[in-house]
Amino acid sequence: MASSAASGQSPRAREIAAAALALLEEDGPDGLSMRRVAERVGIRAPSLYKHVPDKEALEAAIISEGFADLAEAFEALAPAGPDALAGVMRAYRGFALRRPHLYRLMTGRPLARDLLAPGVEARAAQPLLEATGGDDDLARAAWAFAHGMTILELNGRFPPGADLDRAWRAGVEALAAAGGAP
Amino acid sequence: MASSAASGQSPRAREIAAAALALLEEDGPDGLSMRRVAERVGIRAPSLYKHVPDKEALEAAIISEGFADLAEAFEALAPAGPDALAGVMRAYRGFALRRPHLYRLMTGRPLARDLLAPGVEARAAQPLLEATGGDDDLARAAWAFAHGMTILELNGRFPPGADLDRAWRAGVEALAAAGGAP
DNA sequence: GTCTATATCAAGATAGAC
DNA sequence: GTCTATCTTGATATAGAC
Repeated sequence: MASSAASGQSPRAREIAAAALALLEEDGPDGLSMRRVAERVGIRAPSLYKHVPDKEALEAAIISEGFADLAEAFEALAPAGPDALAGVMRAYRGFALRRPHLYRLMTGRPLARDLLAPGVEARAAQPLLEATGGDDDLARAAWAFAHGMTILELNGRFPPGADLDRAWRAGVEALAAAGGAP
Repeated sequence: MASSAASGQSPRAREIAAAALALLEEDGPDGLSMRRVAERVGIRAPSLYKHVPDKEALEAAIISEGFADLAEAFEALAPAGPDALAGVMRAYRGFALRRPHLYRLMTGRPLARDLLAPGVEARAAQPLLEATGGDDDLARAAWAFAHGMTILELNGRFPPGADLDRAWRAGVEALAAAGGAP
């Protein structure tokens, strides 16, 4: 868990963002209310507004942290090679399954890019772009595949007996083949 | 819009489900409250519970209708050929973009399969399975890709300048190549 | 089968005192 | 920077009379 996305804030504001992230990950989006964040910090809800403009800004801080952590997960991988795409995809799935509520917050609605820590989205996107040899369209297709697999799994939408490891493999192989033979 | 999924219900219940679907498509999920459904039908909210067990059952009726409509969209396509997968994917995207709120309701959480009209899920899934030559894993990968592209677009998550038509093409070509040369 | 009245709950945010 | 008090809003669902 990096704290690199938390700069430019007062200590109290950082404390509030950390409490909000912890609450989200423990109890899901319904647990992330201003009242409960305040309770965790040890103050009353209205006092939060002296440190954070509103809930949207608080969520943006959490999302920035999520992007930084995802980027770290990617950057911990072996350097690019023929299996780079498979590695990025595996790391992506692992991140989402480990931190499902954070992942949903990061992908479930339009990004408030003006509220994010600068550069954090691009940094997280870079490894996938490299794994497709710089092909924007293929990188987006691969992202869509990874997100689709992930969110359908999180949403409990695959039929009971489905073998998701095999479906992942089928998709990754198809996309990797497309990248390898342009 | 088929009404094939609405059998086994009283006329009043069918009227309620139709009002609920219309409200959802016009105003989104927040518009779909028991109060507003009742208002549209011309009765008070508590009276709904004489016809429908609860909101979940009402949503299941809407979802059944959605599956039937999606199946119809698929079945209107040209019969299977080398471009079958591309056709199914195009129809899928079209359905979701035409009826975004319905699509979200159908994919955004676990299916209450016991409340659905029987057979409706399998019927909608069949054309994609055929387009992958009966390969379950590839069909699931293709569904994940299509859902990922679709929901990321609906969620406004692609960067502003992204050319989504090209990303769709890249993904469909990769998956079709994997299916054609097993 | 419809109604009124009500239970129960919780949310985000502001005003203004200290 | 924190507090109390409060505004405003809205949801699903049940009880019981008619």
